[in-house]
Amino acid sequence: MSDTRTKLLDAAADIVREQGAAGASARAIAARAGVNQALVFYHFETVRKLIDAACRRAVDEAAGRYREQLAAVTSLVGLLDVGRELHRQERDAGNVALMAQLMSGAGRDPVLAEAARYAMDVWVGEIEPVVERALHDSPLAAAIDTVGLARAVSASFLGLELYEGVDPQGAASALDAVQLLGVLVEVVDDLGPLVRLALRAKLRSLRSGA
Amino acid sequence: MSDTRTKLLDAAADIVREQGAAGASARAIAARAGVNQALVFYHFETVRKLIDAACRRAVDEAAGRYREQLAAVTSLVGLLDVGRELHRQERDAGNVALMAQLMSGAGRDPVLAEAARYAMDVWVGEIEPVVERALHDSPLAAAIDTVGLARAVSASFLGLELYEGVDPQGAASALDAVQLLGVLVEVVDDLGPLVRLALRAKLRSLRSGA
DNA sequence: GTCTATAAGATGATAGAC
DNA sequence: GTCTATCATCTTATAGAC
Repeated sequence: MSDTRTKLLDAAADIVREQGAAGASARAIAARAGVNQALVFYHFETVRKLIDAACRRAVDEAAGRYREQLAAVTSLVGLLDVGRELHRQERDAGNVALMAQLMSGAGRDPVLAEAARYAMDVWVGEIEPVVERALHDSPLAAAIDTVGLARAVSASFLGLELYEGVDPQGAASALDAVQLLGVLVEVVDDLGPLVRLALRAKLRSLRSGA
Repeated sequence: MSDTRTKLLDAAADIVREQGAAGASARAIAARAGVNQALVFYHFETVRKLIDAACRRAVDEAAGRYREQLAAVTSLVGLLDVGRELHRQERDAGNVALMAQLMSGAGRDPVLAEAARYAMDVWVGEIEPVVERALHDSPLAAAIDTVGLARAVSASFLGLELYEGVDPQGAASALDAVQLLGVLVEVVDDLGPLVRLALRAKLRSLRSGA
C-alpha cells in the first residue's frame, strides 16, 4: 500500500479524533499528513470517503487491541474492568471520541452514518460473546437478551466518553456507579435460584400490571 | 423580548437538532427564521453565542416538561419508564440529539463545551433527587453514589440516542436490556437484608482481591 | 503520483444606507 | 432594527504541468 495513502488515513483519523468530523477538511488532513491537498482527491475521490476509510480502519485496529483481553473475561465485573481499562486507554488514543464523532455526524452525512453503524457493529460483535459467556450459568440468562445488553453497554460507554469530554470528574463518578451495578449483578448471580424465582415473579407482576 | 430574537433562538435550536452544530451557520439559521443574516450578529454578536443561548433555552424547556413526571417517580423502574417515555418524545422533538451535538462539538469550541456542561448539569440535577428517593430504603443506598448513578443514567441515555440515529432497531433492543437491569435492581431491593450482606461481602472480597 | 493554480461556492463578520 | 453589499477567508474539487 502506498505511503501517501496510509499517511492520509492516519492523519484523517487523528483530525477526527481531535477536531471532530466537522473539522476534518481536505486541507487540514493533508497538512497533518505532510502531503499536498490535491492528493486527498486523487487517492480517495472525496473527503468523506477518506474519513470513512480512516475511521473503519481505526475501529478495526482498536477492537483488535482488546480481542485477547476480552477473550479472557468470564464475568460482568470482568467485562466492566476491561471496559474501564479500555475507556482509559482509548480515551487517550481518542478512539471512543472518534466513534462519538461518527455517530453525531451521521445525521447530515449518509457516508458517516454507514461508518458509524459499522463501528457499532464491530464493538457489539466483540462484546456480545463476552456477555453471553458471563451470563451463561446465571439466573438472568433466560430473561436477558445478550445482544441487547451488549449494545446497551457499548452505547453507554459512548455516552460516558462524550460526557468525559465535558466534565471529566463527573464522568469518573458515573463510571464508578456503573461498576457498582456490575457488582450487583454478580451478587444476584451468587444468590442463584432464589433470585431466579423473585425475578420471574417481578416480571410477571409488571407485565400483568402494565 | 424582541420577536426576531426569539425567531433566531428557535431556528438555531432547530438547525442544531436537525443538522448538528456544524451545520448551524448564520445563513442557515437566518433563512430558517425568515430574517436577514446580518441580524444574527446584531442580536447575538457571534454565531456561537446564538447557538449557546438557543441550546440552553431548549434544555431548560425540555427539563421543565418532565419535572412533574419525575417528581412522581419513587422507584428505579419508574425512573426508567419515564426515561423511556422521555426518550421517545424527545427523540421526535430532537432535544436529546441537541445535547449529543453539544457534547460532540465541545472538543473544538469552548462555548459549546460550556453549553454542554450546563445541559448535563441540568438533567443530572433533575434526575439525582429521583435516584436518591428511589434508593432511599434500599440495601444499595449505603453503597452507591446517587449523583454518580444519575450521571451514568444521563450519559447512557445520551449514548443510546446517538446509537438510535444510526441503528434504531439496535437501540430499541438496548433499551429493553437497560429496563431489565432496572427490574433486577428492584428484585434486589425486595430481597432486602440478604442482599445487603452478600453485597458487602462481595465488595470486601473485591477490594482485598485487587 | 505529485505538484500548482484555479474555479465555484460557503463562511463569519462588518460598513453603511435606510 | 433591518437591510444590501462587501471583505477576507475558508471549503470541495478539478485541470493540467511535470
